[in-house]
Amino acid sequence: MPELPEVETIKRQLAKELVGKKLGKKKIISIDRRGKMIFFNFDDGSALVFHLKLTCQLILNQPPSRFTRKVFNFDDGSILLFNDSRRFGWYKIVKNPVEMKEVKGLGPEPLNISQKDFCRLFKNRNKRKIKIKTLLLSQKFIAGIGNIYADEILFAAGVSPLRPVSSLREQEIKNIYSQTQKILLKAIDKGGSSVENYLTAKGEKGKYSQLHKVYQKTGLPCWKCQAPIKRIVLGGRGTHFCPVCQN
DNA sequence: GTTGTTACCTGTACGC
DNA sequence: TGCGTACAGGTAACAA
Repeated sequence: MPELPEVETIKRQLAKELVGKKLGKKKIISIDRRGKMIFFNFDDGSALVFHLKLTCQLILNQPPSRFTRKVFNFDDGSILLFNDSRRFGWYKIVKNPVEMKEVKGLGPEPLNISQKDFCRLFKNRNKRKIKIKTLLLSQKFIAGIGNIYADEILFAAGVSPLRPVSSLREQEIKNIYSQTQKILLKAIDKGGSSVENYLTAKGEKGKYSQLHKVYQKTGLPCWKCQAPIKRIVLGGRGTHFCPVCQN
């Protein structure tokens, strides 16, 4: 399922191929990402916006599959497929993308925020009982982190997903910040994680899934201490962690 | 206002 | 072989 690193990978590939080309009478002047959404910005100020949700793919110049919901044809003959097996994803053309409610409700980008500001986000919520994993998944709190990377970040930081936010010490918050940076950048470098059917715009699989330490590793020995990785359901989501290393 | 739960949707894996 | 069922999860809507 595409999260920040997967969406960023797709965005970079699409930008390289499609910026400057025309879709209908509109020219694409840039392609951006915000949270898990991709924006094709047109020369008239409007934008074509995509949210890939769980199972969407944006694939360049390949034949349609049975999951192809839409084919975008560009002026130079390039073809972009919008594939989605579970029909959760969406795309729409908006006149003013900055004003979209989906954009206005987003928290800061995890790769564009300083450690100081990240810690401040937590201080604003220091009386809250909400669990750290639930908070990391909240797009209003911080944009782009999903179930895979929330589990991986908390493992790397040695923090239990069940910890109430109010119980976190400053050093632990700083650790979560630095692991978030490290893991997201590494995952982008690897082209994201291929779980289920994620593919890049070139139709390639992401390689970061080979580096997962806890996600979907239930029962396997912990990478650090050999204790079996535990799986629980938290907020309706599968949550994987090491009960020994993560406190 | 905050936090937790459910519905949406359908391919895949599994058991019988 | 074929059927039924559980499971996966981003987000919005709803409940507590």
